[in-house]
Amino acid sequence: MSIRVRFAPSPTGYLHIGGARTALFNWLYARHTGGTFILRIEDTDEARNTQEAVNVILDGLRWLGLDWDEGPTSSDATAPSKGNHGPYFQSQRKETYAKRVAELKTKDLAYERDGAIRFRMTRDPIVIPDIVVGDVTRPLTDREEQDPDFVIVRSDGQPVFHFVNVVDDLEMGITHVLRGEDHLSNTAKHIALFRAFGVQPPKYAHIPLILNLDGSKMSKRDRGASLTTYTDEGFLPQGVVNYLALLGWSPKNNREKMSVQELIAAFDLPQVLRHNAKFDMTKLEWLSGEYLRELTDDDFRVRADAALRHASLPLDAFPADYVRAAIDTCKGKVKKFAELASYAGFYFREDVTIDPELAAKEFTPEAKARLKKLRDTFAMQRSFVAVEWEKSLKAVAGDLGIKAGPLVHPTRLAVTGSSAGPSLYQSLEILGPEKVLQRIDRALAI
RNA sequence: GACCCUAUCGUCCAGCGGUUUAGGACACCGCCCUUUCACGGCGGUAACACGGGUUCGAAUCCCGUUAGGGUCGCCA
Repeated sequence: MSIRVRFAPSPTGYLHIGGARTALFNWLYARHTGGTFILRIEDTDEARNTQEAVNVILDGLRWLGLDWDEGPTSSDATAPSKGNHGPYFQSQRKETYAKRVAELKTKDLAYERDGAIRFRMTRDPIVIPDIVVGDVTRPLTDREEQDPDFVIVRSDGQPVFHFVNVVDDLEMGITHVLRGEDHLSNTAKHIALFRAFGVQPPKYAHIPLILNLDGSKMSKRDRGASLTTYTDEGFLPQGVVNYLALLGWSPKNNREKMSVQELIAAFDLPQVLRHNAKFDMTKLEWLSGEYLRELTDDDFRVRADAALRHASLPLDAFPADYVRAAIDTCKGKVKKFAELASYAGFYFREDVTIDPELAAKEFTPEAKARLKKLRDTFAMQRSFVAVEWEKSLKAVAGDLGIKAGPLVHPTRLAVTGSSAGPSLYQSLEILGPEKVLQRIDRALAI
């Protein structure tokens, strides 16, 4: 039997990183087994669901490269969808739920109380066979002991999550439910519901949660909790995918950097870990940076251009050649595109602002004297390609009897306003003599 | 509070009874390379939560304690 898995997010307005990881695991499992990956939108809470919110999910999955075999084709719940188990928006499946409620009522497994419809929950402990954790026995809790039956349709007529989730998994022929461990305890309810419908429940695999570095739950406000963090800051999707795959799953051979194809080939449920993982942004940045370094020159240019414009740098005020040459000096130097504005901004700004503390440290009277001498040598230069700038600087260093370093540092600070940046000589070539001399003069006047 | 899950370097993972002076990666610290940064190379600091068992032998199996997480809604 072919494997059918699903990602069933609720459109809350953002895609949680844990949700993205759940989607990834489902997707990898489907691709690994040749199964079907289904996207279902759980928009039962009509008040807070908007097309905007649905788009956040669709765009997020597309950015990650997680394509779905069945599901919506757009954020419009009424638009045609892909696959023959639709509709894939719960808001469009009301008749199905009504039919299933009636079925339970007929079997006397559901009844009305206080305007709501309740399910007759079994009083016996339920064993949840979980692929990741093993068999988990879930008895009723103290509270449930008082009143084990739970609401499946609210008094306002809206069916609740536990019910629609089970009905849809049943109707859509879901074979494996891979979801966050936060659903483990509730799975007893789901299993009871499946049995009430007279069918075998799907196989369950509850995957461990992603927590903050301090062990707390990652909530909307935490940096990195929303996928937009990564799209906005210019991470590379393959880096995010690679990192996410390694949280709660392991290829067991100490591999770190793996392509999507390698992940698909290696991914399987037995290697899913059982304990929660803490989210380490630093490692993600490293991994994403690895992929960024491998970008083709053209790909890098396009993305860098967009990132710099996004940071409001006036690229259009410069010749295309200039912009391109400036961007090229940054290749392989940054880990994410959001760093580019501060790294290469000096190419596109009229003035460089120099941190007073750095200036005080770097522009000592002695350094200024050297810088002045260098400035005068620069002024006599005839050619302004990188090697000529280098020759001049080294010649001055030679005259002064010092190494290039003590001359490079103040020059870089004067010209770029930063102590780190692209190759100095390249930068000087791109900036051109006019700006270089002007900026050195300004620094000398500090 | 009750129930459930989990527990190896700061973090992510390897380890699934002896081959382990516990391995890799990120981070951190040195050194080298180098015009800065980054990259790369070399080296280093750093962990089996605790207590009982089982066994000739335990990071690995069992029990307890502790800690963390989850669930107990007419939220999803």
